[in-house]
Amino acid sequence: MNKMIDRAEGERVILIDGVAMSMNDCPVRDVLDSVGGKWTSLMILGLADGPRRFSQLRRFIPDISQRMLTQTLRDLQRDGYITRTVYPTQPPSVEYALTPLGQSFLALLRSLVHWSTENHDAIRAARAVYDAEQD
Amino acid sequence: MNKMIDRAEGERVILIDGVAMSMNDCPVRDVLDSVGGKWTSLMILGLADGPRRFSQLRRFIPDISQRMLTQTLRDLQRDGYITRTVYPTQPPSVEYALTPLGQSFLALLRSLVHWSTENHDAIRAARAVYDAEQD
DNA sequence: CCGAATCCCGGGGGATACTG
DNA sequence: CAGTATCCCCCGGGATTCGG
Repeated sequence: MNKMIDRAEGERVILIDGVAMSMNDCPVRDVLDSVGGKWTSLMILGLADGPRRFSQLRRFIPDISQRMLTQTLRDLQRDGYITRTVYPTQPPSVEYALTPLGQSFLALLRSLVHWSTENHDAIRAARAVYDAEQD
Repeated sequence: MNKMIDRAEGERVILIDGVAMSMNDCPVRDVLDSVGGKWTSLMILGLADGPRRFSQLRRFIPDISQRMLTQTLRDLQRDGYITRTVYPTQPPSVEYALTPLGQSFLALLRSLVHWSTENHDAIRAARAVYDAEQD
């Protein structure tokens, strides 16, 4: 049951299944900002099988630029999804791995991947119908 | 088990849990583009309890602009998540409702909402630690 | 090998005003 | 009531170059 209520001074809250969701400080917003990024989800999937090095991830996602690879990893690290370990070899190597939080999120991501492949045809079909109606 | 393979002419494919995911025509990308929008998820949640009219949705999400409300609804309609029904009354009223596809997606969204509230504290904590380390 | 710094562009999205 | 139509701004993200 969803509902919109007003609490204190101008603080707006939406109730979703009984859970209060502030507009200013929304948990879902945080997660959506992560999952919504262009590369974040793919990055987590790339770490699904275990720790990977920078260059390995780069080969795994050939279309990503170095800049976005670094930034995406930083963002995920900041939010606690992955760890970053530096090995002082020569040349240096850096290893990224999922945290328990990241692995937990991976499960969610897997169900999203599954749903997407499952319903992709329906979406494409609906899109075709809609575009055809637009004369 | 994830793996990157090359198929025909320059077509790159990533295998995720045995499912081939093209970079050019990725099912997950379509869904992520929807779920990643600033208002789409909230909109679907706003229709969770049944059909709603334009102005009802507007009151439900006070922070959204008319422009984005319209556009978000159009996008969701185009991808087959919701339907749009016009009643020729005076003044006209328009009703939006989830399709079976939309309801199916709602289930996924609910688990995402649940996960977010469940792990919000962990994310915030990780973020605080990371920011503190950055001297 | 693993980045940081800089430059730059497109488009998502806000504010406002107007219509049937 | 349920939308269009403009204008404008910000920033996500690409390309490129330089450094430890």
